[in-house]
Amino acid sequence: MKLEQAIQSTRFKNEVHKAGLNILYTAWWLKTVMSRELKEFGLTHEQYNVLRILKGKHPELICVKDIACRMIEKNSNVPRIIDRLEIKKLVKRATSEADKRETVISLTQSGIAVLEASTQRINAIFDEVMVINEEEASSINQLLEKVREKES
Amino acid sequence: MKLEQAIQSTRFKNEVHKAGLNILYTAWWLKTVMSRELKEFGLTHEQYNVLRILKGKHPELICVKDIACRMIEKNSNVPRIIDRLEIKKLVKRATSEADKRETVISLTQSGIAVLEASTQRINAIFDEVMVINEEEASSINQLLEKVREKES
DNA sequence: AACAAATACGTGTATATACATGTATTCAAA
DNA sequence: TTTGAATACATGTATATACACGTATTTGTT
Repeated sequence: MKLEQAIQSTRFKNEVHKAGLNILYTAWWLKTVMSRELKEFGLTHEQYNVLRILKGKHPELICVKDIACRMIEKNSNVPRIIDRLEIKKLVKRATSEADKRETVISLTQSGIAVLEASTQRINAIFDEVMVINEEEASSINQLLEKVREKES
Repeated sequence: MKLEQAIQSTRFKNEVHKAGLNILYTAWWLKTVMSRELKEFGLTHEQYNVLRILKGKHPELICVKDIACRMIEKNSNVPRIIDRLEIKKLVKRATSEADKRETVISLTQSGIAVLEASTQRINAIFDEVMVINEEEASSINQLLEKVREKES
């Protein structure tokens, strides 16, 4: 769907302004698609993200701050997301021996199973809805990295 | 900043998968930049969005559902966002005469003033941080609309 | 060794997101 | 005309976002 239809507006200051809105809208759209699939696994978007990060290092242990700095949305309240995952017995908390300030997190067997099933589903839905080829994706990656060049 | 540094990961399934994450990360980055500026005006990202939509129709009245369908994030709880704006006396609520189910919203003088000042700031920060030219922005717009082609 | 600063995490608050439900009003079919 | 469905909005709940602050631990400086 064209952005104009999606947000019922045709008045954009210029193409750059429109690109900003397009990025925000596309991200919302993508999150919505993913969340709908993850719901079947009882996971939210952010809970899934934390599980993925844990998997990346598994069976190595990883502490809360290392999870936080890998999150897509940097202001995520990781301790609270881990609270939910712990209740569902998908992860385990332990105090680090090396540095008692750190809480190290590990995946449970159940966590591994849920992650594997949901990842399969997420990969499938990505292939299904993102109808672009590798070159187009590559262009997007280059352009978005240029957008963020100025850092903040 | 490269996505790899931003989320400390180098393992992407393919360019399409990476593009998905890049879109999500760039949207977060853009929202963060905007929110930081809006904070000086006591506004959140979504409150600003509602004010902009009201301005687009001003001095015409607009009802809650028409605001909702123009929002970038479609699941926004518009009545609640309007609650906050009403407390700050930036908007006014009234029941529609034509259809008493509808609540029509209008900007106050104070709302108009805050919106104008904040819009100036937002436009300036857009120009400042989004260092791409019109052609590059146009490419992004085309590519993102292709990404969303499949609808859902 | 003692103490100040930094770090890591948990917790609290306000707002937003996502979704379900309740209530009043309008519309449409019998 | 009456009644059931649809619509518009408000409200409630769980989770997330954004940010501030408190506590425990570690580090660095004197």
